[in-house]
Amino acid sequence: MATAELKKQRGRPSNFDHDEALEKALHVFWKRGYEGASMTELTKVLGINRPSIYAAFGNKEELFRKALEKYLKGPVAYAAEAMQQPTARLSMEMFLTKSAAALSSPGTPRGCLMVQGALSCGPGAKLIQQELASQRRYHEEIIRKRLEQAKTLAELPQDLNSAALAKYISAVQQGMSVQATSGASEAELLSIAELALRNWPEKRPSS
Amino acid sequence: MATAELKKQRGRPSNFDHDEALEKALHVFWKRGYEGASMTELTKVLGINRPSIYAAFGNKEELFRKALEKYLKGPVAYAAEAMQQPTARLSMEMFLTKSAAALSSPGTPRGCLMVQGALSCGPGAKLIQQELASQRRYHEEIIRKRLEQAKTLAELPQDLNSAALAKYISAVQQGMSVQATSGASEAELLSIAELALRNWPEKRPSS
DNA sequence: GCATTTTATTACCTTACGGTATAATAATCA
DNA sequence: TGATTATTATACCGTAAGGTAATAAAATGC
Repeated sequence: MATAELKKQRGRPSNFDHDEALEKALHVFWKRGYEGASMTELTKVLGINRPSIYAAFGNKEELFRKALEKYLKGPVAYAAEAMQQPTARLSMEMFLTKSAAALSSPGTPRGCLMVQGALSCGPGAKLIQQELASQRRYHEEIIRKRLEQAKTLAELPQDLNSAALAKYISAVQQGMSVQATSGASEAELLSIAELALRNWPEKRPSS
Repeated sequence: MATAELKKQRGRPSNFDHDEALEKALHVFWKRGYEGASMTELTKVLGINRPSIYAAFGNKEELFRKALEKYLKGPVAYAAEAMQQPTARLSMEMFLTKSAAALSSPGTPRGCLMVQGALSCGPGAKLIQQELASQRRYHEEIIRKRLEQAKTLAELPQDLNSAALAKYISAVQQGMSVQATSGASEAELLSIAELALRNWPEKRPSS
């Protein structure tokens, strides 16, 4: 896989970089939401004509899904990485701290695509809405699993409700997303994160 | 003001109740968001013809603003009421507890209009987006003031950062809104609220 | 009764939406 | 050079968006 396939392509060469275009599309969807992003704006930002976009990415929905994929693998990759910290406590700290930075990063739109991409919408965006909800659930789930793991390792008390705690952490992060959308600074988001973790459950001796 | 003005009106009488119609419009906006709610759907749900809606409420934006007003005075009135509890702690508890109930109430759309009404949007909804952000800030502000009040009454420590704590409480409630939108039950929302308040700042003797 | 006022109804306007047919262009293959 | 292939560019499609003109209908005032 390291040796690039250099077989010359047959037809007229593409004028744009596929990945760059997807990155730009991601930024538009991120800022506007799925419904709020029009194909006209997308063509202007990507600098690609409409038929070329459709040829390269399918339709608006597929373009969004591919942009979302890029989003999950890029700006949101820290979430899964955070779960690999040596303790659950550190994992949660890193998750919320990196969230604060990502949600207010100067080079990207504010907030979280999974939250503001299609929180409520018309009938035509229902599938996207479901996809985003599913992704939010997935991230809540990896948090829950990290907490469960900490329970088996006796880092956290056995009677801890890890599902509830994971929901709480997720909710805080999603609330931070809303705050970021309306302009909260990284420092403000960080102080939310800090307050959210003050009540970390102490380990009590099991039985 | 108690004696109803019964002066007969001159023209053809209205076929619909103004306030009922506004309530229905509120539910559509609440479920769909500002952009996701089409005038066509609104006419169908309200059971009123298009020109009658425009005559009664102005245009789509004004209709939304009036529906939002009704929302703030109705389903969200608990927020301001909660701030009148005898202690700040009780105020915050009541705020989040009532939020859990309101955000998952069976008779209304799930989630919060202030959050999902226009979190991200196209250029045409920018003013509504700003209005909703402003309302969220307002609610954060009444929380902050309640905390400040508790500081002057020595219920809370003098060095407490009430702005940060208010932001945290707001973020939790907004996160609960997101969770509610994707189907969280009242019990699940309540457990988020409970976890959020575990870390309530203890009073330390001042100076 | 008749004029007046207000609403309801029908039909329509302009604009923007997502999506495409068609043809021109630029490369490789033979 | 010519045939082939894939991507550009222009122009357009049908539909739905928000909003309105024009007219019919139902009440009051005289």
